Amino acid sequence: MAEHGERTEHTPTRRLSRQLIVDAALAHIDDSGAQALSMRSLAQELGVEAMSLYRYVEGKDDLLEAVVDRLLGDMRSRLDEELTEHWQGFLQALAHEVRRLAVEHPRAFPLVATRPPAAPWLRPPLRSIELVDTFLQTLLDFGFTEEQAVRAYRSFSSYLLGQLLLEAAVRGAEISPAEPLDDEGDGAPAGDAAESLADAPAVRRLQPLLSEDRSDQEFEASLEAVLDRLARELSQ
Amino acid sequence: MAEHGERTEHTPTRRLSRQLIVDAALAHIDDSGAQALSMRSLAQELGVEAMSLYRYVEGKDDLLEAVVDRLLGDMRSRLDEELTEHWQGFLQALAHEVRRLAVEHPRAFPLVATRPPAAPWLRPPLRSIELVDTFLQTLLDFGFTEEQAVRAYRSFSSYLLGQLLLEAAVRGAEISPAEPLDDEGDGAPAGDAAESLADAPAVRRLQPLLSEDRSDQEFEASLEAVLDRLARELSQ
DNA sequence: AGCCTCGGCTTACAATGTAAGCACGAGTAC
DNA sequence: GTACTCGTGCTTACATTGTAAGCCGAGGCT
Repeated sequence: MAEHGERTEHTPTRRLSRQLIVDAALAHIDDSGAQALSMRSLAQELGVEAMSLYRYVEGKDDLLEAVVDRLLGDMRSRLDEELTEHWQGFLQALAHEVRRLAVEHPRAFPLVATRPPAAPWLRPPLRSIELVDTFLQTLLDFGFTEEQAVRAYRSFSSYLLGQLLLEAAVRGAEISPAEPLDDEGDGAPAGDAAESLADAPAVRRLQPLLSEDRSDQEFEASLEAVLDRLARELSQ
Repeated sequence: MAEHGERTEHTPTRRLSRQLIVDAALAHIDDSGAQALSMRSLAQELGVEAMSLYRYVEGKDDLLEAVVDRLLGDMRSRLDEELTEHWQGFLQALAHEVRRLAVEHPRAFPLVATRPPAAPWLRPPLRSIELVDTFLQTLLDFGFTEEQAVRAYRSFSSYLLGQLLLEAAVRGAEISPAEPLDDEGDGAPAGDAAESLADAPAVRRLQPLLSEDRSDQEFEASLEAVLDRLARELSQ
């Protein structure tokens, strides 16, 4: 052995476990991005060698899958607590739960959104079978026909996906690269893509508007639009 | 005339060029997925050594960026030809152009959709500055206020992103893994996630409905909904 | 000629995922 | 007690990746 006994980690838990690994992976992703997650770095963070993780995890894919399952897992339990008397309330609660997830874990959310789902009809970000089952069953209980419930599932999924993936991307990017600093002294505006901004007068003029963060209003407004549309389909 | 590119790697230009590399990369992604693209495999496909690519490409990131630029590039030129007399026509043309892209390149589209954009206000899948400029300028020309144009840009982006990312994922998954075959003899239904399907009666019952492919109708219906919403915002 | 530049090649290295098998400590049976 | 097993983490090893550094030959200039 080359080196001995230097415990950088306080070994918070002597014993390894799948739970522990998945939690550490999520934490790592949260503050370094999914790209930066390697089996070795994760293992080091747990005070352990890389290969030890393979006792609890099939491989990296399995680990990432476990991370997204973990995120969606405690979300469904939270959903059960919120009881409403109309389907709009249910969908609103669901939307806000998923959004909370995206906002709290902007670096991890792309995984939830873009990992190939287990079945082709499992559409991100509602990726777990139980969650989809709850979704469909709830709408059926509220009087949706089967076709209507499935259509609602599709509309709702793509609404959530588009809205939240974009929002997570923005929030994730705000944290990531620590802005290498721009020492450009010329008149080019800040940001990054100053290249062909000269040929894009509309963009340049509207840049302040474009840069505003209206995520909240946008999310609520779109949600309302989706719900309205569903309601219209229901009565028609 | 969309494709029908006759690319025989051996015969044509012995000379390398960025164009050639990017095209080959796109082709490779189209039929093997972005995951399977490595500098070495791409170089081999071009009859060349891996390091030779670096004369024309900064690195893998640059290459991928070039691929998405190439996809969006000829799209804007196509857009210029389609002239309409109302903004709905423009947005419909744009939507269908982007969708064609997603359908023709389902494995490449996730790149367009999820790569971190050059500027935070550049929302996928409308990632190029010129394209966004065209978008905004066109709406302004049609009488949108600046706020309305920007709001439309946001709604439209997230609509396209959600809808097309899901559609591309489905179409991409249909081709990918060549279905390893399941020799499970028990009564569990096919697909893959037969695990907890027993606890999901609604999903099981609706599985045929869920598995139907209604991408076309879904896309058109959602598009109409978005346009209606924009029209309502306009007049209000 | 000599020389220079350019385009592709060779070599090399560090980081990654992971297969195979080792080491050691705690039960448990005798 | 000893021996045997087994779970758990470690060591080693290898193939694959992106890419930095430098080589080398061919064609065009002066």
